[in-house]
Amino acid sequence: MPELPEVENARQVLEKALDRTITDVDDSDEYVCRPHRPGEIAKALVGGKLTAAHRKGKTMWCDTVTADGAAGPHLGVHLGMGGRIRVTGPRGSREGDLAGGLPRKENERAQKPEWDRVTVSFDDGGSLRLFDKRRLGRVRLEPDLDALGPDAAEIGRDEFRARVGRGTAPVKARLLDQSVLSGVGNLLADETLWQAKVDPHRPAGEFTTDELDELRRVLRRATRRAIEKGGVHTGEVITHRQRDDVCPRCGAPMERGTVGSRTTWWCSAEQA
DNA sequence: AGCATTGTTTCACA
DNA sequence: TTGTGAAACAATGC
Repeated sequence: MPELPEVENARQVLEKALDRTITDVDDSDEYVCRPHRPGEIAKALVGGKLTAAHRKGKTMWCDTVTADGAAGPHLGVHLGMGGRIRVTGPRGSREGDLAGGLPRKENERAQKPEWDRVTVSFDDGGSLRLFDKRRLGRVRLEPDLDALGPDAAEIGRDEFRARVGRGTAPVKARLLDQSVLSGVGNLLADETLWQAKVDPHRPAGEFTTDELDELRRVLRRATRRAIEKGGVHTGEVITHRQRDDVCPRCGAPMERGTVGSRTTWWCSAEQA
């Protein structure tokens, strides 16, 4: 689930974990916490507090302070392919849950404790957890934000033109490149290109300035809507990504292929 | 059994 | 050196 909209919702959940004293951190999963050694993150955080939750693209991070009030390290959190943030309040009451916009039914079932990959415990009895079946999520100190392009929800017109509108790669691959702009994932890319009636295979460098401006407008609208509705899976075309389905707008068959190394669906008529 | 998966990193190649 | 594409990564679900 986690693309920019899900991550923004997760970031808001993360805010419920701010300003609470950290008593313990379980960072024993060496893959999720790479390149740190077990205990390293704990040592940096215990006694301190998280003080702010930020996001750029699909990466989140928290500012921290140490026990004596000095600035602490940044704590980076990435949800990977399927991670979610869970925050419980005092006595473990549910406070913030599973940003990601899955149906409630999905949230309620199958939450094995071993799928909590990292746990930050607070002195009030509550906790912050990275819940991730697939283990591709990541928690680390001092995440590298410079490798990320501007956030897809914030990028300005001129910057979008300059960064996206170049190269011979298919425009979809360009949108997915996190160093070009950050936050767009496979589903948001398909949704955006479908809404803009753009063929995902078209080389990004061939786009006119007007086309790039329109693409940016559609991307921002689709992103905003997805945040409001709770996730990219609420997109108009996403539910039509299956065999023998048709375009919900014109009725032509939906087509499937691989673009940018990812499974891609597009309308055979409007995006040809 | 085999294939696909809403992400990122790494590697091969032009 | 830069741009591009595909495999590897971990684990689950259909």
